[in-house]
Amino acid sequence: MVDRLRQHITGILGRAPENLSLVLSRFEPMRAKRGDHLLQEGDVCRYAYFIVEGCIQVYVIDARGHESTREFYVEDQWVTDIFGFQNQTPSTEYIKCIEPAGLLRISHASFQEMCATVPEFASMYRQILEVSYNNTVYRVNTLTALSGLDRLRWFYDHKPRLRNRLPSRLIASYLGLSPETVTRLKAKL
Amino acid sequence: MVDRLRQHITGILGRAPENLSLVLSRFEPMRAKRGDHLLQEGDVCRYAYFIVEGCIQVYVIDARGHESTREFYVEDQWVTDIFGFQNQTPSTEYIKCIEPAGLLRISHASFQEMCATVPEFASMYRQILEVSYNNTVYRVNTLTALSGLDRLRWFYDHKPRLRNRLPSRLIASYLGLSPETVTRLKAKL
DNA sequence: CAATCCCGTTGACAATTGTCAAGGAATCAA
DNA sequence: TTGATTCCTTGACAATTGTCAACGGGATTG
Repeated sequence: MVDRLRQHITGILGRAPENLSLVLSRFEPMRAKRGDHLLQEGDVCRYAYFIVEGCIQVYVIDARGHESTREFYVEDQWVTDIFGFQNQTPSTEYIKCIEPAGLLRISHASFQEMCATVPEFASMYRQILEVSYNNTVYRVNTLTALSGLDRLRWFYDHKPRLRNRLPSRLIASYLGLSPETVTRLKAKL
Repeated sequence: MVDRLRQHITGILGRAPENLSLVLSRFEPMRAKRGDHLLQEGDVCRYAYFIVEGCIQVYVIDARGHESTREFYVEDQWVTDIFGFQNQTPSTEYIKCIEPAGLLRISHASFQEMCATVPEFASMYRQILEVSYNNTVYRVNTLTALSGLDRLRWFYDHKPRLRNRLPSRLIASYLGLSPETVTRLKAKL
């Protein structure tokens, strides 16, 4: 699994950093089953996860007990509760595997150490932060500016792989719609 | 105006960095009138702005020509199109003054230079990025998980200052509701 | 001061979306 | 295979929200 992370890091930085093997040594491989939680609301996020294989859902539970999905993450992406991870404070979100997953996880202490001692690692982290922030900004704008139908169109156009990979129910929870509404909107396309 | 930025930086870092005066020298004071745009869709964002005084709206325009507000920023906050600023790519958003404003702006080149040569500046930027990302994540979750009424409650509870500072029309555009709907929801509180 | 404009409000109505219930297809385990 | 479960779909109905139009107050301008 570490090979995939090596290629990921090299790809982002454009070259392999000197201390790459040191960085890689701080990651611990793990497997998770479908339905396993990596984090629950109220818990402190101890790890950041690099996804080698599988699909991860980040969501909250609303007042009526329904899941509301903030984001899905797949191969070659990172997932964690960034703010809670950095500040070691309780999370407001759940992180769950919706497919069997192969992951590489790094602890808070190791992450801090790598940021402080390997400049390329800090640089990579910054880039990932910027891209993640940008994606989330974009998501806010689609949620407030687009109708349900246009949000579904947007999802199909911009996330074709997830479309085939996710059950309709989860797509609905990502778009802020009920499963029934998504069924009906699909008929209009 | 620079004094306010000095205190802001010192406050975030817990102490004044050695090169503080160098950092401050890279900021250029400016004033903007109500209605002035700092950035328009399609333009490349040349500056990051620190707000000394005033209120800034970041928004997009939807298919029907309506403004849809992503965020408001006020005194002691930073505003820019982060991704476009860092990558010097065209923006999808508008940035507009909704009050007369006093600003300190830093160019892309100076920002890069400060990040590279003043570690405290890079650290501060990272912290701001993390907090901004976290706020935006929170915003996605309120938009998808809460009803219109609960979003209005949330806004009143969490943004009491903005409540008194913003016209109702702009609050509506922030919550993803029509002005009429906000009027009616207000009557329920 | 009067005229104008912007904004918030209200009403009537339409469109969108959610909820509840039921049925059927697909999946999974025994 | 059988039974159980989950998920998608559909229908009926209710709730929410948007649109359009009109009214009136408050601010601004001439």
